[in-house]
Amino acid sequence: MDVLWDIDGSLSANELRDRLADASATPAGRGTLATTTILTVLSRLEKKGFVMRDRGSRPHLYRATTTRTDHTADLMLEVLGSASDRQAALARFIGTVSPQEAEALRQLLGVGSPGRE
Amino acid sequence: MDVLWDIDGSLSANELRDRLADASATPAGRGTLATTTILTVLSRLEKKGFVMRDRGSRPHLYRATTTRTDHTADLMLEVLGSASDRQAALARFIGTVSPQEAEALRQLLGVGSPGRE
DNA sequence: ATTACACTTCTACGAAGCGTAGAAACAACA
DNA sequence: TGTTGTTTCTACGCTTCGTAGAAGTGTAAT
Repeated sequence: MDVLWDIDGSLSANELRDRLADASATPAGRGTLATTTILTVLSRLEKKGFVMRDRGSRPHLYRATTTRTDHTADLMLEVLGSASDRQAALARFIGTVSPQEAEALRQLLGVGSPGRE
Repeated sequence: MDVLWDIDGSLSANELRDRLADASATPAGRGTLATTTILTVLSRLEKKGFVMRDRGSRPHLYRATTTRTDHTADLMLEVLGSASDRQAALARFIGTVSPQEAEALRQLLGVGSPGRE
């Protein structure tokens, strides 16, 4: 569902529909979704704050409120927040990621204050 | 729902019911749940692999398959797995945790191979 | 202004999952 | 064998998701 939001800027329901059609064309092409379907989903996502819409332009323009990456990070944070012992959970977590990733983390943390980007 | 699994060993449906009664007594005491309710939930959790049950003993004994901590870590992993760019998501993530936690992570990673516990 | 058409909102339906629990099946002990 | 504790089956209401038709609304061309 959100798989759509990896794209960048804002686009209209129809543009989105087309992109989706493209995307799902390669695998099993589940027959283009109706535009209204897109709109409905978009509205629901908007209600949940995952999407912002510009009601100004004629075909309303939709845009993800966060990048997928940010969203992922947010989600992880949220999950972590539900832990009884954050520290322990974190420990477990980093104990599970691949060595390469651990290395990457080490570097990220080494830098000190990891700014934006 | 899983809030129950922070306890340790295995226990029967009724024991669990009682513990829950206790737990929710303090706040708003939503009136003890029926034993069957517990059983149902337990079964569903078992089906999803979150719980193991010992059918041998008379009152079946239930036990969480993972600790809450592990579960949290698993969840985070899962979320991370859904990222388009794991590395980026990780970066964002560690950029968001509190400084203390970052420090903790640094130490964990410094140690090298974080064994069990 | 009128009309046609694109776009949006409203409403809806089926599937799935959750919380809850009653009724019935079952097992074990007295 | 009856009684009681346990477990399974079945079910109902609620919410979310995926999907979309029907109807409303705004815009633009005529």
